[in-house]
Amino acid sequence: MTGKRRSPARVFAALGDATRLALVKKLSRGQPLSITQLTEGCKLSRQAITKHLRVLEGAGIVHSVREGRESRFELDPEPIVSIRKYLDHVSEQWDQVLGRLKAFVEN
Amino acid sequence: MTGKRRSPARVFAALGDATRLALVKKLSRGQPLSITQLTEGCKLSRQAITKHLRVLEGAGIVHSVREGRESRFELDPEPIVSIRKYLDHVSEQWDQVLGRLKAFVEN
DNA sequence: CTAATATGCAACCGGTAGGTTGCCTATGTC
DNA sequence: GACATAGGCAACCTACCGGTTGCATATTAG
Repeated sequence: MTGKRRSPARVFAALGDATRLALVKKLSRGQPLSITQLTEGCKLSRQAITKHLRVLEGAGIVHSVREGRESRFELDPEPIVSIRKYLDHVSEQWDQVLGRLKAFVEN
Repeated sequence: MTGKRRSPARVFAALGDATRLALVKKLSRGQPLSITQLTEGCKLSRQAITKHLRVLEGAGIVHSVREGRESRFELDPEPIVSIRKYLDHVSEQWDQVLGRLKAFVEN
């Protein structure tokens, strides 16, 4: 049942936190980073960061690969692309409304 | 201090709930809807829906206009467009990485 | 005026999100 | 082997979220 895992709401919720957005930003550079590397510069404890990473992982935004004694996290862009399309759909519907409104005003 | 109000995290968080996404969907048709209208068909109590609407309003996704005894809610697409751009930026960075990787593999 | 409708306000409740701390394990280094 | 480093696990705490209920207020209908 992966259906629920990556529901749009789940993905949005995962991105709905400044700390997590910062993690995504760091990882969007493409280089896999370890937990301690991701913790550096970020006031919070390593455990807190780990929890945030698990949330991102649960939404499918990120995945980890254990390498020796450290586990590297890497971005997984599919869910992000997915909700982008979701937003596109909403905006599109809205644009159609604007279009109709504009047409109405002009006639 | 409207700066914090519509921070990307705030907007994502507002969309990070199935009920709220459903409300946005209903409102994306363009027609302003009253609270009772938005509650119809939605198991939850009117008060619950009201709270969700206030969250969306806090993120700037929606605004209400009092009209007689009912308050109509309407979609406000700006924050959605804004986070769409945000996601575009992340995807773009990622695409650049893929591009570099592709180039590396091909050479 | 009275009744019905639409909403607001506030208290209350259970669950969980976010964070810390302490300790244990595994891996790498000297 | 001894030590340092990277991470996992679990308990614990506070605050907030999502939801309900009860009651008060404003508007509209008859």
